[in-house]
Amino acid sequence: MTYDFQNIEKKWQQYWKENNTYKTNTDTSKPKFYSLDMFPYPSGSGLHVGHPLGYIASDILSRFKKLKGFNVLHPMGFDSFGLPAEQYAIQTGKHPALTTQENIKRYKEQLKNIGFSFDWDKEVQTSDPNYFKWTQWIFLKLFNSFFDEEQNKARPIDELDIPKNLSDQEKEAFINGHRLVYQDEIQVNWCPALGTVLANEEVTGGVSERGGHPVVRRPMRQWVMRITSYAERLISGLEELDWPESIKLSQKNWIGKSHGAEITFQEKNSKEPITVFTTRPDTIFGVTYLVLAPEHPLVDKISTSERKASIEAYIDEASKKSDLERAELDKTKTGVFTGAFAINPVSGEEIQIWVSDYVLISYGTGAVMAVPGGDQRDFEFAQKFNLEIRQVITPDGKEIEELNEAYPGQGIMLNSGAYNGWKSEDFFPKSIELIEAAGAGKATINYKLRDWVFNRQRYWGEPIPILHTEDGRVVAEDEENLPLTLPEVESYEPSESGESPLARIEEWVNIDHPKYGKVRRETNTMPQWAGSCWYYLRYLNPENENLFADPEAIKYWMPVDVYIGGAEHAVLHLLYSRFWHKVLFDLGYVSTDEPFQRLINQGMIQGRSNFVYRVKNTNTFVSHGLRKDHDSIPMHVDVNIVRNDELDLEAFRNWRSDLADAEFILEDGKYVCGVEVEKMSKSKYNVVNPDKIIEDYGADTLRMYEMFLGPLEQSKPWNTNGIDGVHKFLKKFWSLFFDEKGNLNLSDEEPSKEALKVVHKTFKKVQDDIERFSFNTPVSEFMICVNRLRELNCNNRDLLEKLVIALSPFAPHISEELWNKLGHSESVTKANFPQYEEKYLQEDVFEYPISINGKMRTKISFPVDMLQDDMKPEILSNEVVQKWLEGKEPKKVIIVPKRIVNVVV
RNA sequence: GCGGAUGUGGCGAAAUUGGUAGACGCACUAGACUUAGGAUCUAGCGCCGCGAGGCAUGGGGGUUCGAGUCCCUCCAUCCGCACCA
Repeated sequence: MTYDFQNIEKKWQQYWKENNTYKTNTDTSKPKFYSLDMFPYPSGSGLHVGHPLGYIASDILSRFKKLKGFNVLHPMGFDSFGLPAEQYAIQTGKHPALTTQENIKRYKEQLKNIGFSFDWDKEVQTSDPNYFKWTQWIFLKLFNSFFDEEQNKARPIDELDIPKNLSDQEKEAFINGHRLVYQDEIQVNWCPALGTVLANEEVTGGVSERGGHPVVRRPMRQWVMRITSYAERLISGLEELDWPESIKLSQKNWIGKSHGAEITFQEKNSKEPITVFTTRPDTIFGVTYLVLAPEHPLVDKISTSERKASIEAYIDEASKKSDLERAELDKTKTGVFTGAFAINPVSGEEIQIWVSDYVLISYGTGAVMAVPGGDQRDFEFAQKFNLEIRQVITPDGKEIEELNEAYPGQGIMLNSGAYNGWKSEDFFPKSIELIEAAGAGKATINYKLRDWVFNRQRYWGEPIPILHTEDGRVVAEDEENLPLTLPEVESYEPSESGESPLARIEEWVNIDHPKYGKVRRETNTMPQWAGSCWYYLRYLNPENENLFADPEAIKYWMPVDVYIGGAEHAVLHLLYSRFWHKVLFDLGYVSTDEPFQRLINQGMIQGRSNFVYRVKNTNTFVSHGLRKDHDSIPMHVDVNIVRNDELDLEAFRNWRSDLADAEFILEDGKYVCGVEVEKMSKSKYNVVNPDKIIEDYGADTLRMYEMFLGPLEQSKPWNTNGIDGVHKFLKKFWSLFFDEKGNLNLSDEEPSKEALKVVHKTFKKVQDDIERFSFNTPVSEFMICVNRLRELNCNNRDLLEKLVIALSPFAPHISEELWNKLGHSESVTKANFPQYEEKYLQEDVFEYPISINGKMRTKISFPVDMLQDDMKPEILSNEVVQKWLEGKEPKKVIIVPKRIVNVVV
């Protein structure tokens, strides 16, 4: 009886669906396990073979935990708001909701073919009004909260202490100035090509992360989330999480905490205070000038009249530069002198004030005290403009002659008045004392993290549920009016002024509100990240109409035990959702401070491209090994017509019409293709579709092979070449159960000791491996086990039955079929994972490797009960060892029980 | 520049606390069986050497009875961040 995977898989997928096999059990007496995947954005091109890698791992883990007696929550959903569907709508006029639904349908089919144990009753889609109702609701919670610095947590805005004697307008402004979501006129990353504002996180190297379009800076009215209030907690919260160190570090670096001091200098004429941030107050005596960012508000006030023109020209030039250009031009420093002077509050010295774009308005105070002797940037600037470079810290307290670069390290003070000869580490706290004594500042902590620009001028996103009243107030839409849904629009294009397409829909924007009268709706929508900030909470209770999730369910299921997804979300999604979660925690809506206890980053699956080599100006193709003999150009060839790097010539001729008459120069009768690892993409013809693999080999083979490919965390190229090995394993496994005629051929006789040992060892290994998130080694373990059982001719019913259970997380379809054939009426998912027994793993005799002076020499067998730590050299009386020792008395015998004996002579 | 990760046969990889390096699989070689296959089975397969044996985990050094694993140093590749004061 052959292993008919196609019918078996179809049959069981049907069975699971009909019997609700994967319905989440909420029996709260059992321990819970919440296994979460990063849900996909349903793109138009469907899944390729790399996408399900993490899902397969989490599915194995979920199924394993279920067999171990846990209630498992293993949901799936779709991050269905986003740019590609909107771009497509702009091009075709097709409503993004339709495109999205079609894509989701395709994704679900593909996912179902792989045999995941997702509970589809828990599915969420972020663009579903029943879902984004609660995204809007959470937005309003943030809008109606403020951050209490003293208690270090968010609180309802009605509890905010409002200063007395404020006019109504001032009161309003005060409250708005404390909300966790607020409006601000700020410099934003405007992307003309996408027609929207992007978060700093979405801009890399001056271009948009998606699409690589140029981004410029421009002031606009924006909705902003006060994530900076949580900077400290977002750092400290990382400590208790089982996350990869690299991700924790990325988040820490992103938040960018630095200890230092704020120091206020005074401008000489206007007496304007200029506050700078520095991490090195100990270099206060080395300050030889100040620098303001071009956007700094004081630039205009303090610059002298004769310098105004050149300064304005400089500022104008700087503002035209995009971040990209600023970064590109980083080689030489530019700047202008304002003509103004400042007084060093500690030394009393008078120093020049300059403007330069190497100082960023967005970090610290937008002004720096320049210490050219201790900071490389200041050094370069001072060199270029002939400003004084004063050494205040050197390794030995003596001036370095011929200073070619700044000395940023620690050392001994010099040129610092009364403090010469101090160690810089000791002077650091003293310098802060001096600054405080001068009433010019204090020690502070500064963060790189900036508040999160939380809106996009786009159609396909959650509408922001805010109303602008006629008298200029900004008020929240009533909760009972949520969800606020998207109106139909004629055009999905954003307007040139940067307003969203919603702004054109008059009847949607201008409404007569029962509570606030004539109001104008906010026309911005939320950014792509909004929906994914909290989806893991909605999974607990997606049907709930009264709350985003049931508090009891939250208490039971949270936190997420294992969250598997790509490392590309290290700082974006994972920081935002932690922020929202902490706000919800402060407001009492969730039971944990952190959402994701354990995080695992699966590696990327790269493509493995194949190449053919066309001899120039011909339709002849030369095999890889012979290409040097000809003048040839490489050409991508579809990996689906290549097997083990050998080209299928017929298929190649049929691939494209222009290749129908292709000729080949073969080596050893074969056409061998070249290979290169690249990103998987259509244009490189290296996309491998899981549907095709499933058709040829089955979902069980796909699942096991994806795991077998290598460690989950590691990035690796997809290579279909090795898949036969895994497929062969499943065939062998299948054949263990049947005789030649296809009848079940099992015995109830006592299995051999050897068979018991092999199988129980497999149970132990597989269990231990899964628990340490190693999914590739169990596959090997199963292979060893099955090969061994075949050698031993073992067909013991009990052992094989248990093996079916152990294999079921990896290969659920074949396991169900065999389980059923073994006479069980219930699904194998209801079974218990087989417990290994120590007694079968023990050996009677242990074959010890003996090494002499660290070199492996021979082996010797001991009864297991002799294996003690205090084994004496006498045991080496064995002839074999004596021969190696040449009769010498060993000096020392080192015995590692169950491992090795090392003899030192 | 700063930070992180990785480096083991022809290839993907194993080696959980330092203890027989290369398990398992692919590819390859030889053989068996044939209803001639993209099937199945058996054996071989790190390198040098006829052999005993020697050499091998990116290079060099160290600790140890013993190092892929720990320490120092250099090199290569990949991935983040990047005028953050």
